[in-house]
Amino acid sequence: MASQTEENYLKSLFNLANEAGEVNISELAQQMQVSMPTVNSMVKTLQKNGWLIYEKYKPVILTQEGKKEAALVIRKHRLTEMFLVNKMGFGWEEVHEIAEQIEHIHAPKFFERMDEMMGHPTVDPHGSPIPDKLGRIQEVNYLTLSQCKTGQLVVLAALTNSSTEFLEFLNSRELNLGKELKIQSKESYDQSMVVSFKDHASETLSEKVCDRLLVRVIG
Amino acid sequence: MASQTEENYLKSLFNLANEAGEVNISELAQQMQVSMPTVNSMVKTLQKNGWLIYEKYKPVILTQEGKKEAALVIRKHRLTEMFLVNKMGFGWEEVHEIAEQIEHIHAPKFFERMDEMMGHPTVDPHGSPIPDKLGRIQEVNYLTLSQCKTGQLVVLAALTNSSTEFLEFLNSRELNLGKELKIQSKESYDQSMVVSFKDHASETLSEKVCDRLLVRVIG
DNA sequence: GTATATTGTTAGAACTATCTAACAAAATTG
DNA sequence: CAATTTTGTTAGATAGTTCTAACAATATAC
Ligand SMILES: [Mn+2]
Ligand SMILES: [Mn+2]
Ligand SMILES: [Mn+2]
Ligand SMILES: [Mn+2]
Repeated sequence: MASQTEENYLKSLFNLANEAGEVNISELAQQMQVSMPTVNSMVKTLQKNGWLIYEKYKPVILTQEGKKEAALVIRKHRLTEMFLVNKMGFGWEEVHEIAEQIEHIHAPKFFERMDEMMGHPTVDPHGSPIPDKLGRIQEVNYLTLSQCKTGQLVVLAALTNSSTEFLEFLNSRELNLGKELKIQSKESYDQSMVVSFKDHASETLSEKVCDRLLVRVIG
Repeated sequence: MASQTEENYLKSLFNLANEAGEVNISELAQQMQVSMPTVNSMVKTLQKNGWLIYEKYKPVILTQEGKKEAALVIRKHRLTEMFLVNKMGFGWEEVHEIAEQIEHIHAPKFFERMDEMMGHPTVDPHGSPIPDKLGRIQEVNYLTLSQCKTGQLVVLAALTNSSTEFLEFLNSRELNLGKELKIQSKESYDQSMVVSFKDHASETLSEKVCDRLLVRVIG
């Protein structure tokens, strides 16, 4: 059984993996907020325990076991976030830190019960997919708002960043998942966009914001 | 902030303390399922961190800080157990192990929200009192069923032991908290008692069981 | 293609939480 | 009260997770 620390490394590895499944030591060190020697010694441990493949001076790659373990921790994290929002009345900006801890609880029934109570949700409060019990993730490919064109009608479906500050920014504009946005115009100088939606006749969103909003085009 | 390990020691210390607040190293070692040298070194750490008073060859005593910290962990444990039973549909025999982990979550809002959702319960699913936010415990003094007399009508209010096996035994007899029991007779040879209650005209309970049932006399 | 910058590794140390073996103090017992 | 048992301590070790300093390999830039 992976320790709490190992579980956190596995999650980071899973999220940082490129198309080839590779992760560099330096990236991992930055993500985990530890030094490179710490990562170096931890990847040796993770390899010893069968979670990844490590060869000196090469990027590391999660094994199938490692990927599954990571996905199952991510499942617990996202189920927890959804439970906190849907069943306990927390805001989507409050749940990540709590889920970061609860994801390490070893009690399958606890998470199965959450899942049942919510009717088996497929995404978390930030629109990220919840892996199934076997660790499989249903990939969905949304567009960023930046990629959309003037005149299109889109639904806000997910986020590429879920920092508290960004979520609070979205709260302040009443931008939540499921909201339908009409793209009024796009400023070619700075790539900012003007959108309209319920009770917001014209809201200007910077490029930075548009890059972080994932949408489905519906018209 | 106390580590997870320290929190578990504090809880044990709190529960083992005698009238004078003292706990022996050997008791603590047994309770924590570790060796005496381990306890010896841990009490030095706990002392260093201000949670208890330790002098060589003397029993240890929690400081006020230590007592409060312990009570607050116990609060989280018992709120969690109550939440699991009342809001998530778990049986009272399933919740202790899960609560043993969740009690270490550092997220005051999470437990406050549980507390609110349940309307500020004062006891856990096994009838043990839930300390308040300041770590104060409202002491209630029940009688054990053994101490009661033939003919008395009592309400099952709490347990002196909440092991899974005992809880499953109680489940098998439909003995749950709040149940009214009429004491039909007591066998002076083995101190067993015959009681009657809803759908159970005459159920015989051994001395061991009677010692573990805490009741309020209502008639 | 050499110099420089970046990335990765090793060595050595610290701190937490645990163990066993050996010894010492305190309590119990006859 | 002396012998024995129980309780508690010390010493020394291990495993996990982290650090800094020093060095080595690889990648980038000129
Ligand atoms: Mn999250
Ligand atoms: Mn975590
Ligand atoms: Mn419990
Ligand atoms: Mn615990």
